[in-house]
Order: sequence, then C-alpha cells, then structure tokens
Amino acid sequence: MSAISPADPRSPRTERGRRTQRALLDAAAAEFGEKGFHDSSVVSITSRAGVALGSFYTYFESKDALFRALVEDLSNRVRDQVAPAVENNGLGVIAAEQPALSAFLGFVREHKELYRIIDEAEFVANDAWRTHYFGGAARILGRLKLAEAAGDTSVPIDEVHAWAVMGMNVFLGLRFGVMDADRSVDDVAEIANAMVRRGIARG
Amino acid sequence: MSAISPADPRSPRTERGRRTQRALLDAAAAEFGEKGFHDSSVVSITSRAGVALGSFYTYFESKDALFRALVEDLSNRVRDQVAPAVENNGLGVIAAEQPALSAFLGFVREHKELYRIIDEAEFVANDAWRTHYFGGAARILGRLKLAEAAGDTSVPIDEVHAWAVMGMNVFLGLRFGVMDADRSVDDVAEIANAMVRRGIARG
Amino acid sequence: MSAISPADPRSPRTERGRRTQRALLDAAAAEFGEKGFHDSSVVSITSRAGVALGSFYTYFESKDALFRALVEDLSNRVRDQVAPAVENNGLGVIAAEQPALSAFLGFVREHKELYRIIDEAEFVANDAWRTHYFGGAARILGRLKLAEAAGDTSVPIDEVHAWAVMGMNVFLGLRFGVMDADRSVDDVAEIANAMVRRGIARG
Amino acid sequence: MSAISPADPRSPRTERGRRTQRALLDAAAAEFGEKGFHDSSVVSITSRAGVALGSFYTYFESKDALFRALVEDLSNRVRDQVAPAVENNGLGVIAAEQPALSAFLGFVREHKELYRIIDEAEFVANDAWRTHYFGGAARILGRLKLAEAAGDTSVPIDEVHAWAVMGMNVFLGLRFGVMDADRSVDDVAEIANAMVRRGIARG
DNA sequence: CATGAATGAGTCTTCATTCAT
DNA sequence: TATGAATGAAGACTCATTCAT
Repeated sequence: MSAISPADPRSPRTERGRRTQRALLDAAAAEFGEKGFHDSSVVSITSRAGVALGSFYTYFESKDALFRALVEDLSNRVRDQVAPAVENNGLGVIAAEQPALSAFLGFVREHKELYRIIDEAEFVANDAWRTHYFGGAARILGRLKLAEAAGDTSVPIDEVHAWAVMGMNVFLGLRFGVMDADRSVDDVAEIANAMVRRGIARG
Repeated sequence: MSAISPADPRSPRTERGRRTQRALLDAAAAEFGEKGFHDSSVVSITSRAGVALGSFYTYFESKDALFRALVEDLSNRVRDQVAPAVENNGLGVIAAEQPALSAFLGFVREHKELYRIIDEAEFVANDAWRTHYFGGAARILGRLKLAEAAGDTSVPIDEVHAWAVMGMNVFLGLRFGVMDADRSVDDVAEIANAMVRRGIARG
Repeated sequence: MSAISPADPRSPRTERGRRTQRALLDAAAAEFGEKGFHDSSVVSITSRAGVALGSFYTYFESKDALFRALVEDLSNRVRDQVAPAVENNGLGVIAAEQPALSAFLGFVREHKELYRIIDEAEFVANDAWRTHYFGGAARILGRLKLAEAAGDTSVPIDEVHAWAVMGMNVFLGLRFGVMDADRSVDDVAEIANAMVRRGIARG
Repeated sequence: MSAISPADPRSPRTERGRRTQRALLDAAAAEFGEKGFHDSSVVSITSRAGVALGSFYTYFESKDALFRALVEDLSNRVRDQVAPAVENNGLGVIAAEQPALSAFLGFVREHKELYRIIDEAEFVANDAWRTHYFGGAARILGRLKLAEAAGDTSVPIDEVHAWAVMGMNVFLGLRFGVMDADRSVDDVAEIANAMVRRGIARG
C-alpha cells in the first residue's frame, strides 16, 4: 500500500529507493502528527528518516505533495478498514452502520496523531478550538440532561449524545453554511432536529 | 463587545487607539478568512488596516494572540446569537434545539470566511479534506437511500441526514478516538447508532 | 541620481533608509562587477554593505530587480555623459560623434567592472569568449595589414580598425542574425562593407 | 569534427560511446541556447539526450567543461564557414571581407539560439540589454539621418549603419576600456571616427 | 559503460518581532 | 502613540557531483 501512485514520475525504481521513500513517509506521518503541517519542516522529516535533505526531492515534488499523499493514503485506509464491517453482516442497512462506526473509531484511535491533522483545525487554534467545542458540548449536554430530568427522554442521556449532536451541527454548518448557502437553514435545521428528537425523545 | 478583554494590558486607552485596534481586528478577520492563519502576515494585516507595522504590537502581543482573540470573539458571538433562540420559546427542551440550530447555521452563513478558520482543517489540506468528506457523505447517503428503498425508513432521506451522521461520526472520532481513548468504541458506537436508528428507521 | 524610481513602493522614506539603499546599491555594483550576476549572492552583497540580510528585501523586490535597476542606472549615466559631448560643439554631425565616442570610452574605463556585466557574455564563457574575439580581431587585423602592404589603404592600419570592424560584424550578427532574420544578409554585408571600404581603402 | 579534442582523457573509445557523447553535446546545445548556461541543468541535458545522469561524467569533466567545449566547437565552425568565403575570390583584400561578413551572418542565422550564448550578456539582463542597445542604435540612427538631411552624406543612410557604428563603439569600449586601459581614448576615438566619416560623409 | 540513488552545501526569500526616532 | 527601518533565524528547494551496483 504505497501512498504514491506507481505512475508518479518520482516513484522509486529500485528496492533501495522504495525503502527510502517508505522511511520518508513514516517520518512525515510522525512529524505532521506531532507538529501539524506548517510547523513540520522538510529538514526535520529527512533527519528523522535518516536521509539526506536532498533525497526528499527524489521522492516528493514538494512538502505539499507529500502532505496530500499522506491524506489520500489515510483516506483510503479508513475506507478499507470500514468497508468490511459493513458488508454481509446480516444486519439491516442502518444497523450495519454501528459496526462501521466502531471500526472507524478504532481506526482513528490507532492513528490518533496523524488523524488530527485531517480533522483538527489550525494547530495554533487548537486551544481555542478545544475550549470552543468543549463549551458547546457542555451546553448541549446540559440541555439534554434537563430533558431527561423532565422525563422527556427515551434513553439515558450520555456525553456521547452531546458530542454527536454537536458534530452534526458543526458539519451542517460547514456544508450548508460555508460550502453551499443555497438551502434554507430552517429546512436543514428541521430535518436534523427531527432526527435527534425521534432518536432521543420519549413518545 | 470588544474582542479583547478589558483587563488586557494592551487594551487602548484613547478613542483613537480604540479605532486603530478595531481596524486591526477587522483587517485580521478578513485576512485570516482568506488565507488561513499561517499564510496571513502581520505586514499585510497592518497594511489592510492602514496602520504602520510597528503599531500592531501596541495592541496585540503577537500574531498568535490576535488569532486567539479573534476565535474567542467569534465563539462569544455564536453563543450570543444562539442563546436567545433557545430561551423561553415555549417548546420542549429538545425541540428548542431546532431554532438554536437555525440560528447557528445563519451565523455561520454570515461569517463564512472567518468561520472556516475554526472549523476547517489546515488550509493546504482543504482539497484533500473536501474530497475526503464529500466521499464519506456520499457513502453514507448511499446507505441511507438503500434503507429507504427497502422501506426501512420512517422519513424521506435527505442529504442533510448523511452530513449529520458524518459530522456525528467525525466528532465522536475526535472526542473518543483522539482526545480520550478510555471509553469502549463499541459502547460509543452503540449509543450513537441507536440514536440514528430510532431517528430515521421505521418502527 | 537614484537607480530606483521614486515611485517604487520600496523606495526609502527616511534619510537613514536612503543611506542603506545606497550602500546596498554600491555593494551590489562591486559584487556583480567581480563575480557576474549568478555568482553574486544576496548574502554577500548585504554583508559587503554592512547590512542585515533581511534588509535587502526592504529595498529591492529581488536579486533580479536589483540587477535591472543597476543596468538601467548605468544606461542612464552613459547617456548623460555622452550627450553633452555631442551638443553644440560646432562640428558637423558625424564628426561630433568623435567626442561622443571619446566620452563613452572614458565612461567605460571609469566603470570597467560594472560595465563588463552588461557587455560581456556569461562569466563562465569569458575565457572562451576572449579567445574567440581576440582570434577574430587578429584575423581581421592580418587582412587589413595585407591590404596596407599592397598599398591599398588610405590610412595607417591600426588595431583599432580591426576591433571596430569586428564589433561591427558581431553587432550586425546579433541584430540581423539573431534578433531579426528577415533582411538579406548580402544586403547587410554590402552596406557595411562599403562603409569600411570607403573609410579605409585608397580611392 | 568532434567538439572534444581527441586528447581528452574522457573521449569515448567505442562507437556506442561516441554516439552517447554526441547526443549529450546536441542536447546541451539546445538547452544552453534556450535557457543560458546557469539555468540549464545537467539532469535536464541528460534527460533530453535520453541518457542516465551518471553517464554525463563519463564524457565530460563538469558542466563548465561541456560549455567550453561547445563554445570552442562553435568558434571553430564559424572560422570554417567564413574562411572559404575569403580565399581566392579575386577581390581586393578589403572587399573580400564582404562575402566573409555575409557568410558570418548566415552562420549566425543558422545557429541563432546557440550563438546568443556567446554574444549576448547575462540572460537575466537581456531585457535591459535590448532596451539599452536599441536605444543606442536609435540615437545614432537619428544623428546619421540628420547628417543625411543636411546633405552631408555620400550614401543613403540605413539602420545597418547605425548598428555597425554602435557595434564598433561597444567593442572599442570593451577592448580599450575594459580589457586594456593604456591607450588614449581620444586617439582611439579619432581613428574610429575617421573611418566612419570617410565611409559615410560626403567628400 | 550505464544507471540512478544519495549527498549537502548553497540560494533566495519570508516574516515575526524589536527598537530608535 | 505612530512609524518604518533593521534584524536574523528559519524555511523550501536546487543541483553539480559522487558512488555503489
């Protein structure tokens, strides 16, 4: 499973070359995971890999190209890990999403460091980001607990519910707020809230 | 509502100072929104603001500090905009989340550019990121449509459902995969999936 | 006489700035004169000028831009030095070119080092270049001496004639060979040779 | 006519070797002609030649050596092409320079790209250079036209005259300004101008 | 002879930050 | 407060050359 398509003009032609490229890839994954893209440097990556600086460019066109290769690779691996959990498991289609989610969570846990590059915001912002989301989740959890106390829920409320709802909200914001502003926000909110309501609320 | 807490040692003492700081803040919002944190430069921000380079440090300790101030500001404004939608609206607690979500989506739409700084990943990665998430959402949508075709759903399936589920998954990955690895992934997946199942599936 | 047009966004606004820029310009002239463009480095120029590396970019957009500024400056100065020698000297128009040429030669002699950057070929090629041109001039001189010996000349033949003829040939080659290939070479050669013939040969 | 002297320790011993070297030479000529010396790279030359990078050093000691070989080769070829035009053509010695010049111009025209490496200045400077010389030629042409209008010329003035005079001036500057500063500039100017005067002006 | 991986010094350029005026 | 010049560490990338296979 090479992150680099074999058609790449820079793909290694000898076994030795293949080893070097792999070393570079691994070093980069570690480095990016620790420091994020911008704070990682090519020098540092090559020295981690035990390779000369110049050799980097034998295998990758640029720092950006390496990053893209890594993300693409990760993306393919998530897919590969999740797919089998879904197929032929004898469950209903929607229920089958549960093992898929389990598989996904397991994958993320295994590739923690690298995964945060894809899904967290700018590294500098991480503190602010954490505060922001923990605050949001806490608020939602408070609301749900309130509903629970009022006897309005059909399931015991859990932190998982709060984060699930917040993730939902954030992604809908990104999708229908940032990326595409054509759809009515009320419409979107209605559909999403209905799902949560039926999923959690009593009767 | 100043973005800078009044206790800040660098908060302006004169009216003129206040105007300068506000200009800097606005310029920064625009700049960060366009280029992301790392590709924005202090020179460019000051020149946008029509202010001398040196003056920047009269108002902000560093580029990082400015960024944090901006995120904090944004965070507070989201809260302020969402809060009233929730209070005293005579709806049940969970149903009240619907206007809250509407308000949130509206806010994001108004502050598109800036908002992506908080919620999108590294700027370089955006293309990869987009492909990654659009792919994920498409996969989920396909699954839900399958369930719908099989007559297993209680509501008409919409793209909103797919993005909602994916946001949920991603955030749970971040929360229980990256940040905290103590909780059983199966447990988390079970709770989340149950919510979706009940929210979408037929009785 | 600044080499940088005052409209340049990077032109210095303070006296101190003006001094720094001048130092950079002078250092660059020396450096380029010694090593040619490619072998000169910005680090070395700034250190000659006693200025920090970064300061270079306060005054010049790039190494290329500096070079262009220098050439333009030199170009203007030649013109300024040659012009007065031509005007109002009471000589016929063509005869007036003689003091102009004197002035030009004097200028070149004063700015030797820098001047060779404009008019010599690639630095690496200089040795080959010298051999090439000295050989050419020697050949021409030989021919002219032959004519002289045969009594066909109206003036004593001098090395100057040989170099003059060669310069003529080379420039016609550049102008009507390299830059513009439309004109008949025989035509060009006829005109040029006629001039030399009448200028040197016995009636 | 090999560009490499047969004594060269790296001259090829087999037919195959000779082909490889020739391919390298041709590729280099193309490359240098397009990009100039510094912007040409050994990798690019070898890849143009369809030869492995390492093989370059089997045939040439260095990039510089290759360049010198090329210039020397070109130099010899100019000589070879010009020589026959001069010999035994039954013209007077000076008149015989006319077909020589024709031959030279023809050669340049055929080898345009490569020729500019020898005779043009640093590649970066070319724009400045062009402006510089075109300006100079225009000035001279203006002067000559003035003389023509005043009835002081014996031949119709042509652009060729202007470029010829300018080439003359520039080369005299190089020869007696840059390379050798011992001779009186007035003396040089007198000799050269006399030639032009008699060549162009009315008796 | 051919190959192509490895090397690392060297280059230009950027930019947050400091400081004298 | 405002200004803008000065700083220099840091970064990405290039490329001639060497060398093991």
